[in-house]
Amino acid sequence: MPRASTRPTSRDVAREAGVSQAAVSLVLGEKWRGRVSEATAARVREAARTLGYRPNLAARNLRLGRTRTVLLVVPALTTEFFAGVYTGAARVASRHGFGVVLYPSPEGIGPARDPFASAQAALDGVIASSMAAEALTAIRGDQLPLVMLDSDPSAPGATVNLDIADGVRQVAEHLLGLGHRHFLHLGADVPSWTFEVRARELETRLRLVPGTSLRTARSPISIKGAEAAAEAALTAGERVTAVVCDDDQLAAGVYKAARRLGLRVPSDLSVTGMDDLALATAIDPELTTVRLDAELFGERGMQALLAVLDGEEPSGTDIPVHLEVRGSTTRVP
Amino acid sequence: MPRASTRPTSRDVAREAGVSQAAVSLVLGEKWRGRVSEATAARVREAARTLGYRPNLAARNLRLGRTRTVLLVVPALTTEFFAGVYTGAARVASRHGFGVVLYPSPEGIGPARDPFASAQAALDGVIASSMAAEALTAIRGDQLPLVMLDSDPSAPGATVNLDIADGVRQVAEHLLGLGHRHFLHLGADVPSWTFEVRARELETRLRLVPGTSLRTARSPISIKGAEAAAEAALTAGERVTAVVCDDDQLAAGVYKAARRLGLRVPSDLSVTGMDDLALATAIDPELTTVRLDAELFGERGMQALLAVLDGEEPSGTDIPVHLEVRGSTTRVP
DNA sequence: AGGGCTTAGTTATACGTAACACTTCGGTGA
DNA sequence: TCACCGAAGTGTTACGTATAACTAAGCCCT
Repeated sequence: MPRASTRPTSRDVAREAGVSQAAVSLVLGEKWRGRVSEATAARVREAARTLGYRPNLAARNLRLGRTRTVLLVVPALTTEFFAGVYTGAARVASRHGFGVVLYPSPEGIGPARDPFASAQAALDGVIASSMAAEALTAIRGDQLPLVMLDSDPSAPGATVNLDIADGVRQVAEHLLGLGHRHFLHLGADVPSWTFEVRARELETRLRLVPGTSLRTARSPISIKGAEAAAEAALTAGERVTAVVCDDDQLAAGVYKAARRLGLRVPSDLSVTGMDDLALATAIDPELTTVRLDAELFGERGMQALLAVLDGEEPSGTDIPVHLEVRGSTTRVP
Repeated sequence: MPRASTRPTSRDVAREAGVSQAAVSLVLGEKWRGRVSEATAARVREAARTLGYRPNLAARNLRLGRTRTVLLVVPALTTEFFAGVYTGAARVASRHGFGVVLYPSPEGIGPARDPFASAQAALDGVIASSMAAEALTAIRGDQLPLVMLDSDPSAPGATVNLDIADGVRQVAEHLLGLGHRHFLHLGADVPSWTFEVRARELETRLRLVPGTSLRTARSPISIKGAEAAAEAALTAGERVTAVVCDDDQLAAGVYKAARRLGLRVPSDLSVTGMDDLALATAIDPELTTVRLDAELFGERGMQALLAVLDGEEPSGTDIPVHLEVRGSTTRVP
């Protein structure tokens, strides 16, 4: 069979430089200290340059049994939050000679239970962010080193989490401090640990204060969906003075519902979000929300995975978050 | 040397099933019609299942000389536009047994000129979206099949484009029809073909109408940046009645600047965007903008790349776009 | 009866790299 | 003088897969 590709191989470089293929491998792999003379090394590098040689990664991966590539699985790319996670993860990975492949787990494309079919690259490990349980088990079935972000820490494997519960605590105390007692929680319509935490923590915090009420509505994570859900929830039932949203996009939907209902934010209705997306400062008034440091999150996730790959035990501290108080919350009238 | 990985290989499956490794490869590769009996095939599949066999992709890629993986290079992930592009591309790829690896070309991570160092996977081809010229030449240097999205069609290689010029034409005619004559163009501060087209087309269209004026300001693509640039541009110089923005995020910044300056949108100032992000309907009033079909864009890009990989000549039609007229534009007073 | 065809496999090999084991050679201390 | 050593390489092999080339049996047809 003739050579499939026309790309030069290390053997071509060897022939050009008048050395053996092994020497080329040594020189280009930076393993040549005391094994190859400086002059020969220079000749090899020169030959590689003139031929435009690039090592065949499939061959290298096969030989080494590892790829220095990890997969970052994210639920979607519809907000810049995961862009930040990727950026942080890629920065750390790059420092350690690793590459990051991004797999946005889609609805409707292929079997979502099998990221590996889609991201054909051979992988050394996986970081899965905010994934549902069934996706995680599919990944674990593959026995790849795995770090989970924003997921139930009681699950097997390493996890790295934002301190979401503390963020919700800050929101609750902020609103309680402004005199609010009657709350609507607009939650995400997605079965995910990270959203369960929000609901649980908010409930817990409000229960500590006598005379508070809490209703709950659920919505798909989109502005339009949140608008409908919020409109329904705000018209039905007793009056609320504050809406706590699981996500900034949901809060943007609440703004629109409020406008439709003739409620003014914040004088009639205080609203809070979570994430601190660009959206949060685009809308008027600017949104009081919990800022999550997505890049730091990605960095920590990658550090944890690299630790696992080195056989270490990753240390699991939660990443602090903090409330950005802006114009969407005010003292209850 | 002992086996590096403990994962079962096709040889392990062969031993378990009592056949040769070749038979395993034939059966699992669905190439066994008339070469292996149904009974043996069933035995092989059973053995693979019990051992949890998954083929080593590095070995397969090396053997076949191709990876069925393509790289999608996007400039950033800070809007959901590229999520749509990815989704469309991945959908088409999946139908053809290809995987898509996403490379968000970052500022500050590694050498941005070399996506291949970061996405370590071996690749069959590249789709590059809205990339600057120098990045493109770096990719071409690698002699991988390449399709460029939203890029200068006069460059070598295949391109797939949105009909941005027609979108700008629709914006111009819409605003001219509402009586506007004095325009501000808020352009993106990024050297990219796609933004040059906007500027050129707007200028061309307005020049056709006597008595029009056009000023230009530039801003980084962010709400905060656009706010500052728009505020400066709106206070300096003569009065404008319409602001045409290269991007919805810029338009959101214009809203904020207008609010600061006491100008009301749309009664004092009409504003248009481009992309139709979620942001466009989150802000008040909802933004008149050009809707770009990101998913279709991604699909067409992938189709073009697959055509190139099959040795065909991809056909290059522009993808139509259309203006969504909403509340941010009105008749000039 | 035997050549040819079909079925059901097996054997052998190559993909390109990294690294172990080996060789060659000039110097060097005892 | 000679065994030994380090420097500077080379020869060879293995990673796991897919497939071309081969084999061996069974059957049909003339």
